[in-house]
Amino acid sequence: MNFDAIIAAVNKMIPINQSDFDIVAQKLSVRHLKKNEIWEQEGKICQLMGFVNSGILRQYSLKDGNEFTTDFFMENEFIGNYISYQTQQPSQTITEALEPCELLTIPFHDFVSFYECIPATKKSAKIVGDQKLFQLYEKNTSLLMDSPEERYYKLIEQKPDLINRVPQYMIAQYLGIRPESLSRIRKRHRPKK
Amino acid sequence: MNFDAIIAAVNKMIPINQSDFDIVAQKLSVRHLKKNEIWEQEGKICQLMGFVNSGILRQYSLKDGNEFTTDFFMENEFIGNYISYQTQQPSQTITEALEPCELLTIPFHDFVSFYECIPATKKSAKIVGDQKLFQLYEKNTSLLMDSPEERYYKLIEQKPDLINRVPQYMIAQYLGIRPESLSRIRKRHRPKK
DNA sequence: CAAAGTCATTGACTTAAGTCAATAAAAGAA
DNA sequence: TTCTTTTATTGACTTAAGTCAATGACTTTG
Repeated sequence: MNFDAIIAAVNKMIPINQSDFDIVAQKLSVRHLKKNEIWEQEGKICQLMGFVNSGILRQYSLKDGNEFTTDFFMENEFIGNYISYQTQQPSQTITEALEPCELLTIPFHDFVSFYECIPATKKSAKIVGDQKLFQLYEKNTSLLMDSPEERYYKLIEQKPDLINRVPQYMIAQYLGIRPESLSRIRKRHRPKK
Repeated sequence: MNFDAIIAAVNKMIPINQSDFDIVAQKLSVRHLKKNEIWEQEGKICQLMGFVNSGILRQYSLKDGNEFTTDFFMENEFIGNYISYQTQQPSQTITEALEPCELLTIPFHDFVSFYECIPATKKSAKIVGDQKLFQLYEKNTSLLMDSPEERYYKLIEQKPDLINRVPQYMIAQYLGIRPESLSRIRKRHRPKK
């Protein structure tokens, strides 16, 4: 198992010493996903946290048979359905690999069990959670205040490579519009030949 | 100071004994707000948590001089800008009383200082935080998946009295539409005379 | 009480997203 | 490579929200 990326990601948040990391690492597993493979299914209680070593995933919900992408997870990001785990309620979302992925996973339960003896686990969980809260808050504000067009160009600024790695219709879902509308938004701003 | 409501609210989440509560209560202040009075101003770092004893407040942001209401807080709800406090960044939002309000307030800093010696403080903060996270997540999903009309009728179901206590144009802001559009949505579903 | 201000409704019109269908382009599989 | 599937674009049209302006209802307050 290659821990370089996750160690770097954790160290960006909080210094962690090798022996503490090794203890946690004993509970880590590797999971390889094929393209289009589903990692976590709707209707099940989510028990796993993950770290994306490579690849890209998305979370989406279904309504009347239509998909609504709510989030993307790329290399060096943490992934998990904390709400489902914390409430022990079935997940409303499906998490799917959009490319072949390598994840490091650990059961929430195991990770939480380190909170008291390895303070860095608890602190890093708090930092990641706060970041997610902040992102969610920002997205909410953007959905209220910005036009679809503004949301699209903000996304390009924030995650430029996302646009190139993910089908456009999923970006449209994420922005809350139809794929045809996103195509027309792009056309509007395309320099005329 | 009347602590009945806050004690009941805390006890719903987690049992708390009177002596622990009394210690925390020493740091509580009462704050009375007139209608339209601003509790927390945009651009300042938010240092206070609050509990609404009576009245109703809203949080809103400004963009190009237009208001966008992001949340309402009614009796027996906790209020505060955790993100601003945690990041020590200026608040992007304004919190304003929509009716005469009585708040119990406590500085985040003081409340956090009880985390180790009074575990109920930490646990209740976690529960409130998780509930807010869940609500934010739900609202986000609703903005993506539901029509303005559906969002309006969901809101009526979830907070029936909100509609009667708050100007309609603020409800429209909260739903992400113009007040004229909300008026027409209501008209569509009004039984014809 | 009258006057001023605020808020909701309505009408006429504009704008942009949604829908449906056809085609083109790109990606994957045999 | 060719065939198939998936995805993106475009056109024609519908629908609903946005905009602007006028009016009426309701509050507030001097």
